[in-house]
Amino acid sequence: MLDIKFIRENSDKVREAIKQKRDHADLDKLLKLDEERRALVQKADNLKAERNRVSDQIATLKKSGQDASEDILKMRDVSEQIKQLDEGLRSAESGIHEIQMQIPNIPHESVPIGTSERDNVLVREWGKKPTFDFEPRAHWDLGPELEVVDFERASRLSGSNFVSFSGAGATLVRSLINFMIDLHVRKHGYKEVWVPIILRREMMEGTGQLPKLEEDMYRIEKDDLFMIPTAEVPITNLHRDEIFDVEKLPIKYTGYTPCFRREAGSYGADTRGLMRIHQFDKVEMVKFVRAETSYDELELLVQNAEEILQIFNLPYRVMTLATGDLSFAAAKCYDIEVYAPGIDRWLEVSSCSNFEDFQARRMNIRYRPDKSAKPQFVHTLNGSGLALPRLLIALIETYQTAEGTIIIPEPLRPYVGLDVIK
RNA sequence: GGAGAGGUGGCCGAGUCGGCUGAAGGCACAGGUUUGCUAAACCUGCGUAGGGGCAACUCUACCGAGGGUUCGAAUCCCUCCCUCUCCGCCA
Repeated sequence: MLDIKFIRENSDKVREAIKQKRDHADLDKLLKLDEERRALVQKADNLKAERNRVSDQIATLKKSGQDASEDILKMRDVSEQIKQLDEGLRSAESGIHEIQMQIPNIPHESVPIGTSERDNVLVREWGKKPTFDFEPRAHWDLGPELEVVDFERASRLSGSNFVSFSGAGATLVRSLINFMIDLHVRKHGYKEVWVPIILRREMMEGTGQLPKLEEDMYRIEKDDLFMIPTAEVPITNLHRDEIFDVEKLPIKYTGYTPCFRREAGSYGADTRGLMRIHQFDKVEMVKFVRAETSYDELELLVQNAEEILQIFNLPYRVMTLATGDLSFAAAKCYDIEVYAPGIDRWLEVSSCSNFEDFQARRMNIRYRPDKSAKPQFVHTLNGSGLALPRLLIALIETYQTAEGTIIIPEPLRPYVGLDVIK
């Protein structure tokens, strides 16, 4: 959420951001309601001041045993007027809030302008694409053949685009989760958290998934609860309504959760195999930082995610998302795409975003820059570190052999307890 | 699921029969005085948001959230949320 004052004073910037993000929040209506609101506030406040004054008089009169019925009668009328003004105020305010919640964050000045993912800019590429002396195969053939990935049975349980892992496949999933969390905790200094994965609507609004993405989420209607699409939501909302001492920052969390996405409307492209499934595992990193440091922290965050791919020696590239591809709440975002040789594709395994104070304002998470300073909003960041299914694709397809077996990368072997899946 | 208790400022905590309580008191914090240093003591200040004024300042709202009663609500009524205790049920 953007500050209403900022919106008022920078309406051209906001208008531009809405356009760049290909959004359509009704800024003009917001500005009009805001003006209306301020006029109403003034009228109501004046009447309230009068009411307070006279009410005190009434109290004094009554205490001294005098008659106050004339004033009471007068105030009855004033109160009625106040009630009506307050009603108008309420409706203006709820209109403002509704639109305000729909206005996207403003892209950082370093973000490339563009309308779609084709305008994303390559930041760096790491590693070399592997070469094979045989035709590398797709994970959706290798996995089922080795009986470690099972699409058919999972679909029977839950429908298409659900998956089941078995044997070494299941072990590999569990091992990757542990491996990544251990790395972030032991080497990168994150604190591990374990959080609920079914949350109230408010939390989804806090991080900005709602109101835009309701169609993309699984919802438990009876309780009006949502299954999380990413651990970003519970972890960032952990500190709702809190004020941090500045020495506590930056706060860095990492956690594993399953994630649930309906992927409504995405049928057709890129849904085969493990590329886009409704339930998947992800290790997430979340940071709460001081405003001045958030862009440095973003760079560190991306590096922390990249390191996993480096350890597994998987080639990848880092992209800066263009304005049109940037998510609603983000000011800047890097995507990390790992190379999958079997299907010859770059696959997004991580999005690392700086939300500046956009989410913090919605969740009311602040810090005191100085002991005696006023609280101000923290900046929040998050990034996948990493999402499992596409990492698995890359591992399976990169480490496959001519015999159709899969070699376990050295660093994972202590976790998996195997050298090769055959 | 049933019964009860409670939710007040950064934290703890008091608020009588509704009326100088935006909220006593304490802690923490900031500035100052005293002091050989430290400690202690003392004084002053210290919530958030929104209006108006160049400014000193002033007005309004906020005591879990939202409604209601009333001239007037932290205090009374209703709904919801949360926390705690006991009982029931159950991994």
